[in-house]
Amino acid sequence: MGVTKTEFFNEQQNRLAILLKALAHPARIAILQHIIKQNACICNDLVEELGLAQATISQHLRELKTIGIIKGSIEGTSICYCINETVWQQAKDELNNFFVDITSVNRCC
Amino acid sequence: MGVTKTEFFNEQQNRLAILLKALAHPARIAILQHIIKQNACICNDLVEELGLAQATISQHLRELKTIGIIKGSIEGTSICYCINETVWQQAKDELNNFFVDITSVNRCC
DNA sequence: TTTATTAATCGTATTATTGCAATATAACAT
DNA sequence: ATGTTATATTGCAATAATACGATTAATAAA
Repeated sequence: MGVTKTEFFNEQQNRLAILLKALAHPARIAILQHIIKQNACICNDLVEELGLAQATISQHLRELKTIGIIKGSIEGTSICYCINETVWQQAKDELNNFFVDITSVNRCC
Repeated sequence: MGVTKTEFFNEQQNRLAILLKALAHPARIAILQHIIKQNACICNDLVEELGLAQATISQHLRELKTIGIIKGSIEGTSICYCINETVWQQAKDELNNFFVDITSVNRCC
């Protein structure tokens, strides 16, 4: 039904899924990579860089803002976006915890 | 329009987005965690464990199989699923590459 | 004040995803 | 052969996501 049954899963699973979903789009990956490369950037840079419409870029920025991985500060008429290092580190840790070492255990295939 | 403009992005970005999207659901995270914990499992285990319908679990398993992160081997009437360690390691590496260290750079916020 | 610039939001069309009942398939058991 | 068990697939309904034009809001520049 397009609607995830979050009540069937624990908090960690739901939290991780939300994080992954927020990152799971090439435009949002490109946005994050561009911000990291340039240290910061404004919406219009991304419109030119990625070739998507301004409304679309703005929507992707909002999704990244929602999970807190980026933050923006007003700078004249534009808004300067940069990485929220705390959340970035948390995301990194959470993913590392998920990707535990699975070598040397018995399996069927 | 519900359709991602993959041609706007590079291969690495699209590949990473596909990986993240495949993982971006609490049921699929739970499935992977269960497989890791038990070393392997069959579909019916997951149906009981997660509480979702058999058709739904089967669908999630297929998505994980599509990106290759799990593989199944026929074992009588059931199919034994386990982690594909090679792909798991690749996913881990790809995510680690993305989550580069971003500390100590200038930013606007 | 008027105009330009920049970004957010709204509305809408289109496609994707989620979930499940029903059915199909395939191997084993009797 | 027939029934049982386990999984995959199909078809469908409901919701979510993607993209963009149009509009709005807010600041800067003239």
